[in-house]
Amino acid sequence: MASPLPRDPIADARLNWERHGWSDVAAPMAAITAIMRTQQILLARIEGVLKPFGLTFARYELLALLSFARSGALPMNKASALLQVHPTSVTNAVDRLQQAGLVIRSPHPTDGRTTLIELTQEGRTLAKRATAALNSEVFAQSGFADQDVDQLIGILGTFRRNAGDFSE
Amino acid sequence: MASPLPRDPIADARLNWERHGWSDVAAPMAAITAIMRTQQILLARIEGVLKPFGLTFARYELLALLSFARSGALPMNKASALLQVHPTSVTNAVDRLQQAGLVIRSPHPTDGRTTLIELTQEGRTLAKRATAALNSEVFAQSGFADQDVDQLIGILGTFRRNAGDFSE
DNA sequence: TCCAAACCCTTGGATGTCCTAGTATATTGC
DNA sequence: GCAATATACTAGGACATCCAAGGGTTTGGA
Repeated sequence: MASPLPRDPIADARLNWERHGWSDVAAPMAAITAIMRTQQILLARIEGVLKPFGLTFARYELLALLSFARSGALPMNKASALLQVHPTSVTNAVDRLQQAGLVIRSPHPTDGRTTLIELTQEGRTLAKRATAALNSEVFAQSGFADQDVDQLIGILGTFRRNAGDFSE
Repeated sequence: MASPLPRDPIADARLNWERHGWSDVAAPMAAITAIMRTQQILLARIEGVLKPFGLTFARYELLALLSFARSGALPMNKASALLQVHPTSVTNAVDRLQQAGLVIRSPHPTDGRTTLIELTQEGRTLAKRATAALNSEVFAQSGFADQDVDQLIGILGTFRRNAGDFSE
């Protein structure tokens, strides 16, 4: 770990924005930059916990998604939509998960274009163990106060809806 | 743009967590997942605005950092620390910025190990124009209410301090 | 003084993301 | 019924990030 900086670099950036006459957008700039940095910190923690399982966050997300599908299988385009990532990213993740024996590709029964991703028994077991690890080592010690968690869910939920993630 | 999903996938994930008996960590899981997704949305917007300038976010951040240094130059290790990215990422960004004529590498006057990154006149001009574009097209229309911006800055600032980003 | 440890940057490799293009299959419209 | 359009997945390329390792430079203690 790098040693802490003496000053908050984002607060400094905000001051620079204000000094240059961009005070009207200095606060949103700081908030957005803070989101970028927070994501980076959280991702590093998550990947650290998943590494012993031979998983990355991208692969874990797919595994977890499949484990919640009653049938344990999903079309690739559905997975792409739910995970909100590009189809090629799903192809990439499935390639590696399949190579590790955690999922298998199978043809869709009625649509010849579609490929189903199916969890193997091994994949299901690993998903369970990885989730337990994330729950205890990341989510249970998130570093956010309970009330802040609620604030974040509300603020970011509104943002995502306005950004067109979902309509509900 | 993908069409909006009928339901919020993160809210669904939270329900799945609760159904599986992980209610105690369902909320932090949702908050962290929302941060990951929000970062993805914001990064896409930023990269979209920067693309016409031939810049990526990583390169822009470095350019902006240099433009705020009075001398217009910084040691690479300093840039790495302030941007909170791995030294190799800075090497990569500098390679490309240098190739584009926006920065130049110069030897440190007293420490032979250190390389200074220096903004060219062209680089300084481009940084100004790119910042103006980000200010008007992203930060001024962030999609966050003013009070939410303040909430985010506070919550994420506390988180980053606790995570060891800075000590102040 | 001198050598080992610390530090700085770069190279090479692995992973993930996106974009563009291409192939195959479905669906739609005339 | 057949051509045009839409949809699903994959291949190849550009970028960014990290880690591990290597070569050059400085520093500090014996």
